[in-house]
Parts: sequence; structure tokens; C-alpha cells
Amino acid sequence: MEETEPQVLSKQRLRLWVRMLRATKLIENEVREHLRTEFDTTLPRFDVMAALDRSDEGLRMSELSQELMVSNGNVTGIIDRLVNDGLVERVAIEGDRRSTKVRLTNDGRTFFGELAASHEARLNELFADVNYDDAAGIITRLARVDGHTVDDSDGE
Amino acid sequence: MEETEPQVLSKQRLRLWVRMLRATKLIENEVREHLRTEFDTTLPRFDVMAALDRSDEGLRMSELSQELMVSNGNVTGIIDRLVNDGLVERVAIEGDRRSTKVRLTNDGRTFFGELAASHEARLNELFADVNYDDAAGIITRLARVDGHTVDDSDGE
DNA sequence: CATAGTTATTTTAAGTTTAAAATATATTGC
DNA sequence: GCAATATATTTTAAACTTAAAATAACTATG
Repeated sequence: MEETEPQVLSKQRLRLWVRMLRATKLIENEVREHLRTEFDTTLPRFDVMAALDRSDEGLRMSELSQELMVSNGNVTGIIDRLVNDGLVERVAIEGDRRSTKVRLTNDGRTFFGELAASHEARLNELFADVNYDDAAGIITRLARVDGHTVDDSDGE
Repeated sequence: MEETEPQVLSKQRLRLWVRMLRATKLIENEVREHLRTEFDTTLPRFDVMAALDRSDEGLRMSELSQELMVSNGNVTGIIDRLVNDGLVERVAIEGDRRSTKVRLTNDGRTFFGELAASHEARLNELFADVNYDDAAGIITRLARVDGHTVDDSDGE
């Protein structure tokens, strides 16, 4: 005995997607405003710095764009501006002159430290109505989502 | 007796947010590609048409931007292009010349019909590992998220 | 009915994003 | 070593996005 009404299931999945988009957009807008008003920075810049902060020796541009799931050329412009602001630096890679590693400067790491702490605090407010087990429930179920889409080679 | 480790809860909420972003971005990228390769259109255009399709007499620009949770000026450009493609039309509002309603043309409604069906089918594939109850579980929990953020006047 | 204030939209400037083309460097097969 | 191919990044053109400023039209008040 399997599904009696595949149409119902399909609609339910559509509802799920709309819900995911709505909840994400809502939080995202709040986070964006928080970063703008409190730190005069942007969400894309935050995302890039967060990825770099997670790595010690820095990342290649291609690693960065894969990690963030954005297009290749996109990262270039954001890094350019972060370099310009002195928050990020490009470091030559021994033996491959096509590529450079990109990493946070000391200033960048300090700045991102403040950002991250404040960001976590803000999220903690926004998710005030979601307790530990609620979060665990969503996390577990969402994990089921992203296994089915791309040929993701790195098992991060 | 309340929380023993608020720090742990805060971290959990941060993990939840990262998960939500990741899952959403993953699906979004797939949907974007689907719309591009199959219908030569974009996700923003789809979102606008979807909102218009849900209303019979059309929406004002401000209603549209609220519905989609994007900035005011953003919608202008997308509508301009959809009008240019003959999928959307602007209709004067009796008694208020500041504003016009925007609605799908017949062509637009037909085109969106195909889009929507194919979109639902694609989502159904992407969420293949999420059954009805999984979806219900996420939907319920995510609903708890977006009640706590904005001063949302319309109780949709 | 004129002025002040409000509301609805568009325009603007800067930044982000994508997909595709171009550039530069490595690697592989002769 | 040289040509062909592959890899890594940047550049480009078009679209999208935001926040803020500008424009236009409505509403209320005197």
C-alpha cells in the first residue's frame, strides 16, 4: 500500500517550498538590516568573511564560490571590495600562478569577530520562539532536502 | 527550572539558520536553472507572475513588493520587462492616479500556467526524500519562525 | 482653494548576481 | 618543447536588488 493521492503530496511539497522561502526571506531581511545599521556592511560580504573565517590558511576563489553556492565571477567583485577595505588579502599559491588564496587580514578577523557575535545574538532574538528541539527537528528534516539535489563532491 | 546552557541554544539557532540558508539556496539554484533552460525565464519573473496569478484583478506595485518582501523600486524593473514581453499589463485605477494595478495578460496567464505545472513537478522531484509528514513537520515549525520578526500588518 | 503633509511609484547610484566569453596558467600527448 | 586540452580566475553584459532621493498625486486643514 503506497500513496493514495500523489497530487496531494506534490502540493504539500510546494507548500513546504513556499514556507521555506518565506521564512528565509523574512530572517534574511532582518539580518541584512542589522548588518547595515550596526556595522555598515552587507550580507554578501558577511557570508564571504564567514567562509574565510572558518578556514585558517584561506580559500581559493573556486572553493569560495562552491562553498557559498554562488557563481564564479560573483565572488571576484566582493573580494575586490573587501581587499580594498583592508579586510581581506590575496596570497600567492606556490606552484600555481593561475590561482591565489584569499584570507582575512588581522583587521578582517577582528572585525568579523564582532560581526559574528552580534549576528548570533540577533539570530537568537529572531528565533526566540524556536526552542532547541524545534530547531533540531527542522535541521534533521532539512538535511533530508539537500541530499537529493546536486552532485556535491565535498561531503562537508 | 529553565535553560541550563543558553549558549548551547544560541548555537543551535545559528546552526538552524545556516541549514535553512543552505537548503533554500540549493533548491533555489536548481529551480533557477530549470526556469532558464526549460522556459528561458528567471526566478524573479516567476515570483512576480506567481503573485499576480493568485489575484484576479491584479495588484498595486506596493502590494506586490510587500507580498514578495522585496524593495519598492525592485518590482518596477521586473514589471517593465514583463510588460515589454506582453505578459503583464498596467491598468489605471479609478480615482487614484498615483497608482496603477498590474495584472497578467491572457498570454501571461497561459504562459504562467505551463510554468507553474512544470515548477511543481520539478519541486516534487527535488523533495523526493521528503514525505508528507516530514513536510508538515517543517511547515509547522517554520511557521513559528516568521511570527516573531516583523510588524506584519496583514495576517495572511 | 492654497499649503502642508502623506502616500505611491519611479529614478538613481552602488552593489550583487548570473551565465557566458575571455584570459592566463597548467598539464598532457606527441 | 609544442600543440591541444583542461583548469582557475576575471571580465563582460544584462538583470536583479537595495536604500535613498525625486516625482507625482492625494488628503486634510485653515
